[in-house]
Amino acid sequence: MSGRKQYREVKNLSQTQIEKEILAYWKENDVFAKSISSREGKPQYVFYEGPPSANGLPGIHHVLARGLKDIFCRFKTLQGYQVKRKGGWDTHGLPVELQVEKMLGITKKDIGTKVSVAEYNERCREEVMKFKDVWDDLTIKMGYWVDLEHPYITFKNEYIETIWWILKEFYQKGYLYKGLKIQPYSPAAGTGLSSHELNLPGCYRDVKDTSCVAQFKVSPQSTDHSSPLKELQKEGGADNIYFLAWTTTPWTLPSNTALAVGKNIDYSLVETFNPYTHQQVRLILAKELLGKYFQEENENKDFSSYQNDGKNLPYKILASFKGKEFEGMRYEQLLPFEANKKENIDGDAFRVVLGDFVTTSDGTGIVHIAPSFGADDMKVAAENGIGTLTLVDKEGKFIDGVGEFSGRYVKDYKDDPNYVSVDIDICVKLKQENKAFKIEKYEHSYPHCWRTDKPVIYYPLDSWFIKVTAAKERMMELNKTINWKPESTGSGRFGQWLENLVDWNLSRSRYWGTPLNIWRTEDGAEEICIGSIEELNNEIQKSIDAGLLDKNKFNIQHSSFNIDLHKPYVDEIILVSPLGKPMRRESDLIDVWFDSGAMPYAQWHFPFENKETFEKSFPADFIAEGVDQTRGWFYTLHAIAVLLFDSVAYKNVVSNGLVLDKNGNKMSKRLGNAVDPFTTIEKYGADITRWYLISNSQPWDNLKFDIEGLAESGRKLFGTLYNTYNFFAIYANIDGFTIDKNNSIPIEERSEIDRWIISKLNNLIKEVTEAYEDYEPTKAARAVEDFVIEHLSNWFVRLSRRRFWGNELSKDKKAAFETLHECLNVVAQLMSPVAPFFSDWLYQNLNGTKESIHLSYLAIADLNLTDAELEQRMEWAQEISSLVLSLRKKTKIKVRQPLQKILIPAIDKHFIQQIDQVKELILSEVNVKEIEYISDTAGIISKKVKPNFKLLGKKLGGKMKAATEVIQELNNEQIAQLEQNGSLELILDGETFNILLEEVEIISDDIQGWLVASNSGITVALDITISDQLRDEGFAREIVNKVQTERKESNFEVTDKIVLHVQNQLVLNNVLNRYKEYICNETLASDILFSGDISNGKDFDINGEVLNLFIQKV
RNA sequence: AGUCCUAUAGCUCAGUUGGUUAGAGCACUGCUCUGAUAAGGCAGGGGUCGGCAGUUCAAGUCUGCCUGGGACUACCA
Repeated sequence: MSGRKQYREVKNLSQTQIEKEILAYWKENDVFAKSISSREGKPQYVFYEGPPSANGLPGIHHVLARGLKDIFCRFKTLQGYQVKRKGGWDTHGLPVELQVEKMLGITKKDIGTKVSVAEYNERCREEVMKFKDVWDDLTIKMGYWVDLEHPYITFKNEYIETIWWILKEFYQKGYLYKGLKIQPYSPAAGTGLSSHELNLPGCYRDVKDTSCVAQFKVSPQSTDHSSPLKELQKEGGADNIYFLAWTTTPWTLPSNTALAVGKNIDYSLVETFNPYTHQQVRLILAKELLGKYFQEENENKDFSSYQNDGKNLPYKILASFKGKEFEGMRYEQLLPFEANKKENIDGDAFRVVLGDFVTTSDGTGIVHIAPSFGADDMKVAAENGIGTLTLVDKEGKFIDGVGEFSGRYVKDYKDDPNYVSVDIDICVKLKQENKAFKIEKYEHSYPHCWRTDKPVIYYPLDSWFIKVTAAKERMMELNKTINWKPESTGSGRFGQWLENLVDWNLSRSRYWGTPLNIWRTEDGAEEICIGSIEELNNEIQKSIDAGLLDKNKFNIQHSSFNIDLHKPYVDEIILVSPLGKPMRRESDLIDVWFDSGAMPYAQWHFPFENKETFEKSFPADFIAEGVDQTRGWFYTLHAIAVLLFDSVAYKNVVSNGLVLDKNGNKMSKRLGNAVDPFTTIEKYGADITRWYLISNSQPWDNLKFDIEGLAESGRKLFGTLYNTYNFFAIYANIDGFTIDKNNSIPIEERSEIDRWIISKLNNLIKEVTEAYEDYEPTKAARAVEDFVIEHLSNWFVRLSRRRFWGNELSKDKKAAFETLHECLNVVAQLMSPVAPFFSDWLYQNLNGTKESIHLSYLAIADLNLTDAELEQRMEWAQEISSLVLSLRKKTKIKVRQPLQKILIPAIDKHFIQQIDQVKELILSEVNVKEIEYISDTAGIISKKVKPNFKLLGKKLGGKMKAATEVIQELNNEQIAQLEQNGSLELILDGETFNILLEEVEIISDDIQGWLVASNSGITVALDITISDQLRDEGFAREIVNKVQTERKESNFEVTDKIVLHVQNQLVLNNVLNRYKEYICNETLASDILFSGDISNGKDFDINGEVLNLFIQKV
């Protein structure tokens, strides 16, 4: 063939090569920027990029998460929306700090001494962008389109300024407050721990602690008239009645200030012995928990039988009470010391209070309350006006005035080899003093400091909070308007979280982060919240004027940005209060999650700049991150938006699951099962990786990543598509066909199979568009895959091949080209969000253009071109073909052997009409001459009846089972009757029922004397008589096949002409002569030459006959 | 400990409002087709639908409990 090739032909598919080409093309033509600028003025689709942190390397799960983001942004662009995507970097926070500390070989304590804060933060600033290039590289190579050139960076002054503005808004609305909260605290590290730190893997550990059931003695003075124990105290003396309370932290017992009981819990007063002192005692504990401490057979046993061995305690239930009866009762302090004298405690301590958190699942049903060391304790004590006792200092040791325990560490915080457990010593003391009822080791899960490995304690710390609880209802309400994918994450996980909302603790005592913008006088009486740099500069000026700041150092021009808003510089700024007192900045930094949650505003430096841009891009239409962000970014975005603007921050959110290894284990560097995204992309290509990640399982399900699956995706979808395109290109080039949309053959004039695939294609457009719009990328990808492999390649192209082979560009051939082109073109569009490289390559090749597919507009489904009947009959054609092929297989008659006819039982005229329209396709597919429809008039068709369970089940109810049996055994006569009358009477258990024709399905499943196959209600019989003529035709086809195979093996071009040299053969000479024209046509032979002896021939087996043949290229 | 997700063939996954032979792809075996195919077709083996109860004429599907896997949350004394 001569002439320029219109369509590019490629010998071997190399996905990575394609991607390199396309990447270069995108870069050269600035296609990403164009995909935005070309949509100027169009409706916006707003996407927020959740900022990654560049201090670690990206993993394969980032390809999933970012691929997911990319899909919907590209899809919306295809639909004509303008989709701006600003990249971003999360730069503050603990991970960076730790990395720097490790690098410098220091700990937190050394900051400010061995290393200055300024230097430390400078290192953080560098370190946090350490892998930015690697991230950018991945972003580019995986084809994730996001603006890398103008990202928002959370450590920038502009970013911080917006955060300050938000905080000031909150401050002015009264949402910002300082309070004492019980927080996880690591005495060994000397620092409070964030919940994030507490949830680092391995922090919660099962440990064995000494647990203690302590006896709190009911105060003898508590004999007032209201006491429920009044009568008993009188009888047995008021001296030996105790509340039993259990704790796993005996060191908190000296700090006890109250006991809590459950209002509706049943309690018993039990008389028994103390197992250590063997004194007779009377104890109060939850009735339900008696079994934990006593054996039932010892109830009411003679007290004199007690062996003073602490075993088999005899006991007697004296009385029962409800918890609420105890409210307000007093008890004697368990461990009185100098430091915890009652006078030192605010409020009315050592009382019984009610607590709704009290349960009977553990302990005694009575909870020891140490307000300083437990959040619930603090809360319930505060509600009852009972103060705190903090007998432990920040180093984790008892303060002075706690007797023999003073100065001792409550846990072994110093790795002291001679450390003696305070818990045990306290228990021993209690035992001796008849104050302990049961001491034992108890295994439970307890948090540990991730850095020191030491147990965390809960400790009262000063903190700044955002009062998110004030907007709790509104947050829940607005959450209901958000479209969550999957839904359960929104209603379940996120919804539950909102229901149990507590105020957001903003404070972090770290160094590298956004400083809290509040300055206070030392006594806390005056304070100011700074909301902008301008305001700060004004205040600095006042302070300079007041002589508190050195004007040479702080003489700053208004609205200039030359102060670094980080520590230590902000802390050098001392402001002046209205009363003229110095105000210093509260030393805390804020939670880094606030940084990322503020990105909708801070990325635009709102409200200082870009007001309009911000307004157009809030709230987001779409965000996506891992499900682990539910309580992270998803929450902080939502909380800030609701508090600030009474709005959602995003309308649609997709939370993806984890990427696990092929065995379902979490990927980690430590286990060595992590998959490197670069290696994967290098080997298989980004498209195949993306396609696999999306099509293999729903993004919100966890994905078991198996490299074998990638290979399969590549082979199946991409291989098939590539071959389909190449097939098109080869023949289009041979015929010099060029697509011309203005001069194409109208669809209605195209052949049955063309109209069928066009119908399928339009339904596909509809389905895929809806799936993307519904944020169901997996459905979209699978639908495309199914269309390409099953319908386009395996049916349309396979059955249409012959149409592409003729000599000239006939009308039908042109239609075939146009149809195939259309299908490939649309498929490229539909797959382009997931596979942006290959689709662009395909699209450009198909259209002979240099215009990217990502600038094109998505085809819209034309439902006028869909035809359900056509699709139905094609399905039947496929079904019938499949049945015939299965019959051939049974009889071992190969497909190349033509057969005379197939029989199909059919009464329904519509069915016959339908099949007639696809008859030619069936006949050529199965190599049979004709189809004969037979009715049952001859009585050779046997039928079966299957009940329609849905209809009959409702009608018959309990009789359904019996009816099924009767119906399935109906004889031909009865069936005929049913068909004629439209109904039939059945007798079930003596009752008569009328079943209707539409309530059953009648299937013809056998034709007497024929070989039949049936499925899905269609039955086919095959005539297997091979006449002489059919046999000869079979020879001819066999010869053609052998010649074609030989041509192929000899590497002839598809268009090469040949001459066949044949050695005379008794049987086949006839065949060759009779079918000469057919054989020559098929094999592009100009002639068949016979001779008695050909020297260079080769023997071929033609259905048992040997043919010596030589193929000569001419 | 709580909340949520999840369990279907050796592997990866479908399975609509409950309706009767539980499907597909991969892998395996045999046969077959092919001038686009690292393909396709036909057939075969392979399932107690995690377990136990319950609702129902009917349960992979609905309900409860239990078990395994996972995520998140957590001071349960």
